[in-house]
Amino acid sequence: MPDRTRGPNGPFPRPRYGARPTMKDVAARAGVGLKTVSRVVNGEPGVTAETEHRVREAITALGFRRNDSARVLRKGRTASIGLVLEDLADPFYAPLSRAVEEVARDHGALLLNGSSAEDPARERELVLALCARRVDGLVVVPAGGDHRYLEPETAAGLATVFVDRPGGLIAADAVLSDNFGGARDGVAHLVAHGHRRIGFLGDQPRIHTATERLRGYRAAMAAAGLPVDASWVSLGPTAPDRVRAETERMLTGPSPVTALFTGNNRVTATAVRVLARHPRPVALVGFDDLELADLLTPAVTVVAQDASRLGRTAAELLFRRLDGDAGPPRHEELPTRLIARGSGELPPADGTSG
Amino acid sequence: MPDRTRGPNGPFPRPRYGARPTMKDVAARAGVGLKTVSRVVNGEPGVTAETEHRVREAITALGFRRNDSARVLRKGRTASIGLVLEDLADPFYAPLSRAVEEVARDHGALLLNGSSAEDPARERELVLALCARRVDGLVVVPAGGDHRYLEPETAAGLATVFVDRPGGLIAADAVLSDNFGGARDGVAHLVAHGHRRIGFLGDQPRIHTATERLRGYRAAMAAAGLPVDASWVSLGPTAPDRVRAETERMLTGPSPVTALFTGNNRVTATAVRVLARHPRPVALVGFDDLELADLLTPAVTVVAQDASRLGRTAAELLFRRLDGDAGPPRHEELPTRLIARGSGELPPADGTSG
DNA sequence: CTGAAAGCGCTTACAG
DNA sequence: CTGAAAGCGCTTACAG
Repeated sequence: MPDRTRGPNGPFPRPRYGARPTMKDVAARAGVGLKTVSRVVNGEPGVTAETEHRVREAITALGFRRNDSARVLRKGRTASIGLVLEDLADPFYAPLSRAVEEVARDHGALLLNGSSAEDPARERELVLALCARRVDGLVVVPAGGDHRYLEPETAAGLATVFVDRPGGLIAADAVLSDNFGGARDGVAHLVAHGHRRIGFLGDQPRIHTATERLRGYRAAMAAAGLPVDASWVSLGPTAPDRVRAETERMLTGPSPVTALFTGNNRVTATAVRVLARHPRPVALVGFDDLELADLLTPAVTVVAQDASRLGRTAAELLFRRLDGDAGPPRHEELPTRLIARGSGELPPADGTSG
Repeated sequence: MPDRTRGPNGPFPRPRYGARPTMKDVAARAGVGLKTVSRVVNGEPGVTAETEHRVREAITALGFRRNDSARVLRKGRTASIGLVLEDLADPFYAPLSRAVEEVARDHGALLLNGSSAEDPARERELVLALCARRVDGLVVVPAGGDHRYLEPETAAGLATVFVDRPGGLIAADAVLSDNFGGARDGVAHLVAHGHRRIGFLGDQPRIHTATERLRGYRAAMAAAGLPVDASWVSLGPTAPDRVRAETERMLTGPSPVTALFTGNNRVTATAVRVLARHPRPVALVGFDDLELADLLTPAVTVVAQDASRLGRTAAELLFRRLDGDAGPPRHEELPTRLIARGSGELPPADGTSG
């Protein structure tokens, strides 16, 4: 490794490689006290123009940059928040992240984030690592169902807002979409177009949104006086293989469905692929919007969530908490929007309904 | 605000609301020295089972969790890296982020990230804020073209790897896609299918990838001995309005194109929408793959980058640097892949070519 | 207007 | 096996 102790300026008080100048170095070079440097760096009043000038020169010459981790230690607050979600790369969560980031930025905070990969142990590990860094607050899309492990943290002042799904066994803020109502309306839409045998393909049953949407499906079917055959409902991992197999099963069984309601963006994408190769048309309404959904044939009818608004709402609530709002836990619910594009308006293909 | 000084256990040494127990508190409660607590917390050897047990009990009783910001201050390294890119929510960058996160996790590091929104000032501000937090390293998709502001940081030991685009005016690592070659091959593909009048719709010319891809377009046209009319080339913001207007202009001008090469995923999505309403078929090859591109009619032929691999490669290089690799700046180039799906194989519609 | 001392919560380097 | 002292780089609380 090269020795950078001596720069082109000779053996000047330039810190060795890997070290950085501190306020103490700046103070020494400018011939002032440490506190005066601190005042200049933080724009505090009470420094003459002349002194300030000397300090600024020393700062530039040494390439000084305040070490915020030291500052954090002393001030208590880190001006950073954590975001834990299922998968940063998922097209639903990516805009949510971006929205949280924007709100954090507006509040002068930095964002630490990570993916739980739908693994409760990994969620916990990540959340606790963020707590150890003393983030001021946390926005969490929970993977697990038990968040009592957060209690010592919240008791110590950590603010937490759950988003997309509520926290488990803990009284905490949550910002959710109207999963029940959205699914109910989407299924009712299929019913209104003449379908009586409608399949539901959802995510794993331990995920709150999956069961809420299933509840919406059942409510719509019940409201229409339609029976639900057990073979029409399938919850489980959203891996394409499983979804493909289940879709094919529902389309070809003894009591084949004429329409599908898919429980999230990943499921919809796979189902669309299966339907594209299927001999007869099958109606489809999907939860979550997809990019280019409007350009498919038929265009895909969806129950859209506003991922960005979910993130923004959660982050804003978090910062209200950090600003001292100590009211009881709040649950906010955002509306979904049915966007009819074609696939949800196809009539039953086999004439057995209506 | 409720007074939690006294818990259900009475006036026990439970820290006041907002405060947290420290190793000192644990040591006092367990009746041992501070260093012994540190040993237990960090799994260092040299503590009897009996002592360790007492310490662990105190930790649990107090809800102690090590404060990593204090640890960081003392150890020098923060075990965190920063990622600055254009837009966390962009379907191209989201998987890149996720890949960086995975590598960070493998190395026990946390990820701080933020979006520059293609604004050089914002990029700089974000990068310097991350430096102030003393991230150990930085992965940056640069928005600006001058990164000399990073010199004091790198001199002090900060590792930086640029990804997707090279840094400007600084000798630094970079991991890029073969933008030139990918675009050249994509355009050559259109030429091979009989097109002579091919439009190029790209991002802003100050973005490295935009000019590299344009260079590839020109190379392919030149290699085929085809002239390039100035009206066939358009670089600028990827806002849908501009792209729509430019696409329509190229399709309807005095010398209309029979094929389009689009410079990135956002441009492609907008162009596909315009072409869907256009009276005659127009061939299209887009840089970057799109979700559901295979299901459109025609399916969209693309030059795909591996965003995830870009992120992984950059992050791995970063950690090699952090592990002491002090070799000269490295530039890695990843291949692109032409995926023929239909839109790029359409023949010229007006019969003026070939 | 300016600065010396103490302290944030840990780890390092020693000493028993 | 155990612990007291010093120090990481700042800010706080005072004192001049």
